[in-house]
Amino acid sequence: MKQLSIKDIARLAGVVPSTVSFVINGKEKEMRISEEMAKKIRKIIKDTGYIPNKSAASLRTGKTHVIGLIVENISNRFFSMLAKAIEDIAYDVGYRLVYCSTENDDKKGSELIRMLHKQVDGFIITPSKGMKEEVLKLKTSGKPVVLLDRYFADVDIPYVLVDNKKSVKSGVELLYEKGYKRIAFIITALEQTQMQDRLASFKAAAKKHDILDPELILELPFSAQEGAYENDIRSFLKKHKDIDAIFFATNYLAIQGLKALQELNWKIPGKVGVLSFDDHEIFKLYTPSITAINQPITEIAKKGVEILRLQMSGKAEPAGQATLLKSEIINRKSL
Amino acid sequence: MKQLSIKDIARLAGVVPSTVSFVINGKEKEMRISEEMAKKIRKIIKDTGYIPNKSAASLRTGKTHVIGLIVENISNRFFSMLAKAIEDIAYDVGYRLVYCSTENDDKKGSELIRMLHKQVDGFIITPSKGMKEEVLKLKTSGKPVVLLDRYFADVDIPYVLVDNKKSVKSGVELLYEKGYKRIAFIITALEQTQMQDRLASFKAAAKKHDILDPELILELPFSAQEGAYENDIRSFLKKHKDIDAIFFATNYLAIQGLKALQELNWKIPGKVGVLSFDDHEIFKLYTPSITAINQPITEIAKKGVEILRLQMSGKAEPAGQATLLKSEIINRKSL
DNA sequence: CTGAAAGCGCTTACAG
DNA sequence: CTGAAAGCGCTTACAG
Repeated sequence: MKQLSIKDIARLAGVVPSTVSFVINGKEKEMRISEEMAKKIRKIIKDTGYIPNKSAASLRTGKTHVIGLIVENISNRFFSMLAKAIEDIAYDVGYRLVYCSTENDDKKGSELIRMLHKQVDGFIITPSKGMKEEVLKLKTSGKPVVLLDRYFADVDIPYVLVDNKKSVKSGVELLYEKGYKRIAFIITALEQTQMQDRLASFKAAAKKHDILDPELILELPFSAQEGAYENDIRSFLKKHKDIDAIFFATNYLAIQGLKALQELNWKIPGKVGVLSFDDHEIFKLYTPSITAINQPITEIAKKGVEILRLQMSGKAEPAGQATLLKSEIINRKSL
Repeated sequence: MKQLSIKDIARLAGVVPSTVSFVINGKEKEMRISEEMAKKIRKIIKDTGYIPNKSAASLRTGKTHVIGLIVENISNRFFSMLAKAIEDIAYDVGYRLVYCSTENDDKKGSELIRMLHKQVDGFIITPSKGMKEEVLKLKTSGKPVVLLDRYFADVDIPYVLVDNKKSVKSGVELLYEKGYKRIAFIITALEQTQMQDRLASFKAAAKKHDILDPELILELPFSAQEGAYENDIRSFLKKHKDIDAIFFATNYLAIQGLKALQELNWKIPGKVGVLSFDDHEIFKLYTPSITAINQPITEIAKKGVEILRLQMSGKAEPAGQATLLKSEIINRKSL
C-alpha cells in the first residue's frame, strides 16, 4: 500500500497539485477555487485517507508546528503536570510537543536544543544554569523561546514563573501570625534562580519580623539520589531542638523531611508546624495533612504558550519580559 | 545569519555535497573517502556549527528517528515514569520521543496516531479499547508498533506488560499465608484488559484457597474525577465490616481507599490489612507504610523499545507477541 | 480560477 | 575516491 501524495489526489480530482495544496491549507477562498471543486477535493482526501507529508511541507515552509519542551525531568510531578498542561493548550491551537529531559545535565540540555533547533518552531525551556549560552544563541538566531520556572537574571528572554518572593513572604507571614518564632528554612539547588529568590525572600521576611536566625537555615547541595536529604535534615533538626516550625523550599525536601520527623518522633503540629513550597498529592493524605504553597501550573503553561505564540507569529513581544504569577496557600492541618 | 546547508559545507571543504553527506552519515569508510578529507569536513562542520536539516533527510529517506509515544495521561505517575524510562533508552540509541496524551479519549487517540503517522518511525502505545481499529491500520500499513501496559486480546500486535495474573495471584497468596480470609478486592476500569486480568486472577486465586466471596469484590466505574471513588469505597466497607484485608487493584484506588479508612477509623493493619497493585511514593511515607506490588517500569520500557527497534530495522519479530514481566512485592507494614 | 515550474536540503544510484 | 543529477512531497510566485 503505497503512500499517497498530493499528486495522486490531484490526478483523482482532475486538477493540478497546487489546487489541492490550496484546499488543504484553507486558501481556497483566497485563491478563488470554486466551493464545488473544494468540496470534491476534500471528499477525495477523506475517502482515500490521504495525509500530507509534514516533512515535505516543513522543508518548504520552514515551519514545523512543533514546540520543543525541555524540562529537567519528565518523571518529576511538577514537570509532568506542566508538560500535560502545555500539551493540552498547544494541541488546541494546532501545535504538538516534542519533549526531552535534561537531567540537570547542561551538556544534554544544550545538545537537545541544537538537535531540535530546526525541527521545532519554538522552545519552552526550564533551563539549568549552564544552558544560558545555548539559550542565548537561540535568541540570537531569532528562534522563539520562553523560559518557565527558572530564568536568567541579566538576559532579555521572556520568562514565566510563580512569584517566588511574594509566595515565600506570605508563607513566613502565615507562620508568624500563627505564633511560630523559631522557624527553620530548608532549601537546596541554590544554583537555580527560583531557589535563590526563595531564600532571599525568606531572609528578608524573617528579618522584617525580627525572627531571622541564620543558624536555622539549612542549605543542602542538590542531589538526584533517592532519599539524599533525609539524613542531613535529621541531624540538622537534632541540633536545633527548639525549632517550632519548618518551611521547606520544595515538596521533595518536605517529603524527606517528613520522614526525618517520623524517625525523630516530632509531632506535627504539636512539636513543629510544617509548611511546604509546592503542593504534592502526599500532603493531602498525610496525617496530619500538610499545608502547602501551590504553584499555578496551568496558568504558567497557558501564559508560556501565549508568549511563545506571539513570538512565533512574528508579532512584537508583550512589554516586559517577566511574568510573575500568584501562588495560593492551601491550608491544611500541619500548622 | 542564514542557515548553512550541506552545499555551503561542501564549498568550504572544496568537495561536492555527496562527500559531506557520506561523512555526516558515517559512510566515509564504505565510500572510501580519505580519513584526511573526512577529518577536514568534520572540522568545518564543527567550526561552522552546521546542523543538517532533518526534514530534508526525512523526506528523502523516509526515516525520522522519532518514536511516537501515546499514553493515557502524561501527568499520571505511572505514565510519566514510563515515558522517562523510554526517553532515556531511546535517546541512547539515537531516537527522540514525541509524546501525546489521549485522555482515554478514543477519538483523540486515533487522531494522534494519524497525525504522527508519517513523522515517526514507530509507535509505542498504551491503547484504550477504541483505538483498536487505528492500531490495526498501523500494523496493516507496516508501521512498527508495540503496545505497553494494555493489549488487544485477539490481534497479532506485540505487547509488553507486567504479568498481571501472576502478580495478583502472588498477592492473594501472600494475604492468605498471613492469615487473611475475608479479603476485599476493589477494582475499576474493567474495560481495560490488564484490569480484566487482575480481576480474573483474583477470583481464581481466592477460589483456589476457598476464600472467594463475590460480595467482597467491588467493581467501580472508571472516573477521572478527583476523589471519585472515595465515597463508594467507604460505603462498601461499611456494609462489610468483617473484611480483614483489602487488595486494591491500582494505586489510585488504594490512595482513595486509605482516605476512606481514615474516616472510618479502621486501623491498618490492626483492623484490616492493605495491599495495593502499583507502588506509589505515598505508600512508603504513609503510616503505616503500605505493602505494594511494584511494576518493573524500566524493564517494560526497555523491552518495548527493543521490540520496536527490531521492527524498525526490518528484522523479524521475536517469536511470540506477548512479553510478560515479573512484578515484585514490596513488603511494608500494612500487612 | 488553472498550469507549469522552481526549489526547500538532503541522499543515493550511477558514471567516471 | 569525485561529480552530476534525480527525486523525496510539498508550497508558492508567476504566467496565463
